[in-house]
Amino acid sequence: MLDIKLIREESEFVKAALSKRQVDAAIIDEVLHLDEVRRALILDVESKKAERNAVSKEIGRMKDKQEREAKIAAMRSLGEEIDALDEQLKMSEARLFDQMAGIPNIPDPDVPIGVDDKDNVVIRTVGEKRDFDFEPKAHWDLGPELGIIDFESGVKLAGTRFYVLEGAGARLERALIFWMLDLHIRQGYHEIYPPWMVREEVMFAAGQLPKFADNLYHDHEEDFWWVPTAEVPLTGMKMGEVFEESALPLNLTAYTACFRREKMSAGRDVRGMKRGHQFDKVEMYKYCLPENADLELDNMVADACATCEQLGLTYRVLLQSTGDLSFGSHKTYDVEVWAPGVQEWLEVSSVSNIGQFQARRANIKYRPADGSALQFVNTLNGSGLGLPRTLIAVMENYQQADGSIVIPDVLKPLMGGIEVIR
RNA sequence: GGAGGGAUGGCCGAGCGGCCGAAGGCGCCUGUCUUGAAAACAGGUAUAGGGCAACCUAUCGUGGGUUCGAAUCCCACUUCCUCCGCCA
Repeated sequence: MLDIKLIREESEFVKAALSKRQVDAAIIDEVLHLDEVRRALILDVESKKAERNAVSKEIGRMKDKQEREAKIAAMRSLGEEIDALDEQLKMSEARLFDQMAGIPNIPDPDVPIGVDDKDNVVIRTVGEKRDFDFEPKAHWDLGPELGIIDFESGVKLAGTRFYVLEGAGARLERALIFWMLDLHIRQGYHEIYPPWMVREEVMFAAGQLPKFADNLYHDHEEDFWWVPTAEVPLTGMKMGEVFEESALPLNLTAYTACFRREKMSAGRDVRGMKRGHQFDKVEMYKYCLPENADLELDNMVADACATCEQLGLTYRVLLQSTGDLSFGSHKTYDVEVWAPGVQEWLEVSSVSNIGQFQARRANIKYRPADGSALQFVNTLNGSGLGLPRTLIAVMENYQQADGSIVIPDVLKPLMGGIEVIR
């Protein structure tokens, strides 16, 4: 959610910034109009309420019965006017809120202008693509051949976009989760194990609702929404709270499964396990001071890169263009790893500075140490990393000519003596 | 699932339908005193919205209702606690 005052006072700046991400300026004009209507109503209804309050106090002190009855009658009709105006104001505020809730965040000036992910800019590439003296296989061949991925059972159980991991495959997934969490703890994050289902208001706070309901799983009988990322509960955890400045930054890490209907990606990446309805992810999250957000964003990108590096993966860092930037993001870096079997760079992490956007929706503030007025915190989130794609990259990069897979060094202690999956 | 009890400011806690945005205490901030600190004393100390401002409006878990007027009365919901039942 943007600041209505910013829109009111710097409307040209806001329009220009949003036009970079193809947002029609008309919505800003609409918001400005609704805001004016709203404020006019507030002026009117509040002056009437002030009058009623004042007169009601007098009534309490009045002795003269006739005069008293007359005032009560007058206030009764004034009350009816107030009710009518309140109703109008409520509707006016709801319309304004609906419009505001649909406006994406303003991109950072550093963000390159573009229409989609093809306009993302590669910042750096680390490591060399491995040279194979044989034809590297894709994970959808390697996995079933080794008996560690079972696509048929996934479909039998839940349909397309589901799969089963078994044996050393399941264990490798578990090892990656365990190892990543430990790494993030060493990097200074505090581990959280949150609910995987949340209330509607939490989905709103995180910016998933109302706009992206299509992509979420929802239990209609209870007010439960399955989390599409741990970012959602990590945002919701602090809803309505005020941090002391000294408590920031707060770095959190959490493992959750993530659930996505993938309606927006129907037909894309249907083969293999690159894009499923359920996947594991270890997430990093920060609450921080606005002035430190740029620094913390760099730190988080470095933390995500360290994960790739220690796994021995070739990776690159991209700065997302305005066309690819997610709804709530101010600035986002993607980290992609090279997967030689599918011959693709796979996005394993998206590290974003959300600015105040979620903090406004979730009402999360901090109390400045100098005692000045409460301010919204900034929030940042980043995958550290998305599991299926990391698993794909590990499998495809560590495969050998005979179809076996070597376990990366950092994971060996967690594999119960397995050094090669064969 | 059933029965009962609670939810008030940073914390504890009081609150006859009007003088209650809310007593009192604690904490915190400022000042006096002190070489400094402590103590004592005095003052201050919620959030949001509107207004150039004085100031006004709203908020006592949330949402409705009754009333000229609601922290206070009524209804629903949320949540916490206790007990019973059921269950991984």
